[in-house]
Amino acid sequence: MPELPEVETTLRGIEPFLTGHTIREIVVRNASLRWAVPPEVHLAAGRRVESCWRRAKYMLVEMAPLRTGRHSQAGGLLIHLGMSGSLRICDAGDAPRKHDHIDIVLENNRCVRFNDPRRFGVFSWWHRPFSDHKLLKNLGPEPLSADFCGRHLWNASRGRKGAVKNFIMDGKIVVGVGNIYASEALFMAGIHPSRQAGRISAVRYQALACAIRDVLSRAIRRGGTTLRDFQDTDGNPGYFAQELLVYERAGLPCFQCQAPVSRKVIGQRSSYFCPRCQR
DNA sequence: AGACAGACCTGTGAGC
DNA sequence: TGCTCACAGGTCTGTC
Repeated sequence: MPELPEVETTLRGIEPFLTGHTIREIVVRNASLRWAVPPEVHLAAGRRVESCWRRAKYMLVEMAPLRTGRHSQAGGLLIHLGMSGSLRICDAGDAPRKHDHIDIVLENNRCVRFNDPRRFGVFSWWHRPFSDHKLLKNLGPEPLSADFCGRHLWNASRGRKGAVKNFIMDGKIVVGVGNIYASEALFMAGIHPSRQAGRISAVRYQALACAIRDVLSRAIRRGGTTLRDFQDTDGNPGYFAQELLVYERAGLPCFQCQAPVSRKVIGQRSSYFCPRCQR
């Protein structure tokens, strides 16, 4: 479900409820997510949240250091929404719904509740420095940061024979480009999703980098994309679905040339493109 | 190194 | 109504 704009929307929703507040306890109703929820998550109990931020699609909730200064406990919660996860704000006493696996309960009785039907999500703990974490250390640049550009894509793609769509969805190359926005960005840049990554010019990668930036930042402004079930922390949908140009539009006319949009499975994922506009 | 398939799960909608 | 099948927004792991 969530790609980078949906994760960013979720983070902005929980941040004001968590930062500066003290966590009373972590309630784990079902620990079997993608990996078993480790006992370290309970290190959060009794501690104040110092800050919340995002790296790729991982949300990091950093705890204020303990007065004892025990370095081994410096760090915080690591949350990934997987394919179907969401967080919502509620009261600690509210009855849990189906698939409400974990609560972050605050001392003020508010609660950030993690729901994930498919349980592909992650709820874990990171130790300082966060960049040493196994899941975070091999990640490529953030697409909205200054070190992401067409030159970076061009350099990284030399000699690569796989499809460009798989290439831009590879988190070691650039993070946060999921299945929806990969199709959208390639359409905007006029590049066929099956084209070999190593056979695209620097100029075209420049256009692609701009398209990735553009589509992700517009989607964040709209609160993400709701196709089936994405909700922000208040239960509202995202409004970017109305602006999608090709995703889930197979058979409908291309907005640029009117030719029917095609669907093709690339890297085991549905891909949408205009066979006339994208080469 | 990199390309690819398989794995993890539940829910939904289409077709019979 | 109920069965089966295809498909769904992610990404790690193992094999070649």
